[in-house]
Amino acid sequence: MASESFQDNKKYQDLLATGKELFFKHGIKRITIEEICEKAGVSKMTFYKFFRNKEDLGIRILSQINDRILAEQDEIMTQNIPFIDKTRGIINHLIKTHEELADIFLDEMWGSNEDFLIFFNSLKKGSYQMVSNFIAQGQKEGVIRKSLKPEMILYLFDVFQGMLNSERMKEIAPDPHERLDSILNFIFYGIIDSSVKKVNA
Amino acid sequence: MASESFQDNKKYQDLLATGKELFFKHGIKRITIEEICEKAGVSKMTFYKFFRNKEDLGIRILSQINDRILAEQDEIMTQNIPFIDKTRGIINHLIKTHEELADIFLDEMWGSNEDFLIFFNSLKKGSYQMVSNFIAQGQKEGVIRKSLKPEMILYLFDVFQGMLNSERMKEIAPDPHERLDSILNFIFYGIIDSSVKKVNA
DNA sequence: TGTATAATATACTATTATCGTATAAACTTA
DNA sequence: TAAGTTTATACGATAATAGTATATTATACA
Repeated sequence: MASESFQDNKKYQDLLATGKELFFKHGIKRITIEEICEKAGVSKMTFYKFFRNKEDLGIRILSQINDRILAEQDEIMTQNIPFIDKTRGIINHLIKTHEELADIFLDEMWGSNEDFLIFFNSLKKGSYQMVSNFIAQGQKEGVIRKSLKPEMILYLFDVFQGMLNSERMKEIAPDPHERLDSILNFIFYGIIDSSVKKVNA
Repeated sequence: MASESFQDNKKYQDLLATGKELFFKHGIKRITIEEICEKAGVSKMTFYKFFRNKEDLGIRILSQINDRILAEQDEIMTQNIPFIDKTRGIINHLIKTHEELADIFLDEMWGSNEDFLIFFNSLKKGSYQMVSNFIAQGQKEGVIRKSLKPEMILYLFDVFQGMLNSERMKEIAPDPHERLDSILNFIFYGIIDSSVKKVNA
């Protein structure tokens, strides 16, 4: 009756871990399914029992990472500390976690496969919800500008996501980490109400 | 009349540099010729003007590296310093230079392609000559055991080369660098006449 | 132990990727 | 302009990979 209970299957997890390792190292397109199976010590048939194809595995890997990151962010956001400290915590966490996503993994997914695009859109919704709550709380506490409309957030997300790997942005900052950092720093530090600094200073 | 004068051709060097970069990162088998051409900004036809195929490029890259390493080693060996210091210099240099050769680059060449095997044998001869001279000089200076016969050297080289990526050795030291280091350290420190230490101490 | 279930190795076809070459257009350079 | 290069494009041949079917082996369980 319990239909999807292979989450805790060892071979499933082995394939997930091996796939993650290889994808992060070389990017999805360079890795073959047989290579993953061989390294994970799992037969190809078992692979297809768990995953539809290579992209499916990629999405599950991303999904797992996303879940973990969201949980960690949630933990930071629900701490009982001043909002400005929470913001710093969030920024640090975002930078740290995104460094984890190897450049090539990001680059090679972007734009190549349609499934990934669809998946990223769903991830975006989750992030939107989270940041939306974060902004609302910040506005309530008077740390974030009240004039920033919630509807603006999704649009900002789209814009920044487009910025991240645009040719123009790549010229400005060839290093993907630098790109991400500068955008994240802008998003968070750029929207902080300067009157807070006065209060603190 | 000067038949092979493309050594200083810019596109030739670009292909060499790009090939080196990509091969070191992902290994030869993961990289396509078109990928190299695209990244180097050179057309495929031009590639085939310079190189017979991917393996040919690989060999030229290795050859270039080998030449540089041999030259550097020769420079160390011809310095006017005590032989024991020279030995340390050689060891440091060997370790440093071999770290440069990415694990995967070594791994994926080994055993896969026949051309590489032939090429490695020719490299071995060069190394043999160099180390042979080194040993002879060391014996003359009384730093290296005189009982070590020159004929032994080539055999040792073969044995250690076989050791390097053997399954047994991989179990002992999964990290290729560690394998190389331990073998190199053994070769050099293991053959040093202990009486020298007494003299210095 | 015998039976049911699951995993694997193997073989196989269809599809896709890559190689290496041919050709004409575009670009250099004298 | 003219001659030699480089490139873009297309192409067939070949090799790699995906995904599936089947028979065999291993595992669990009663």
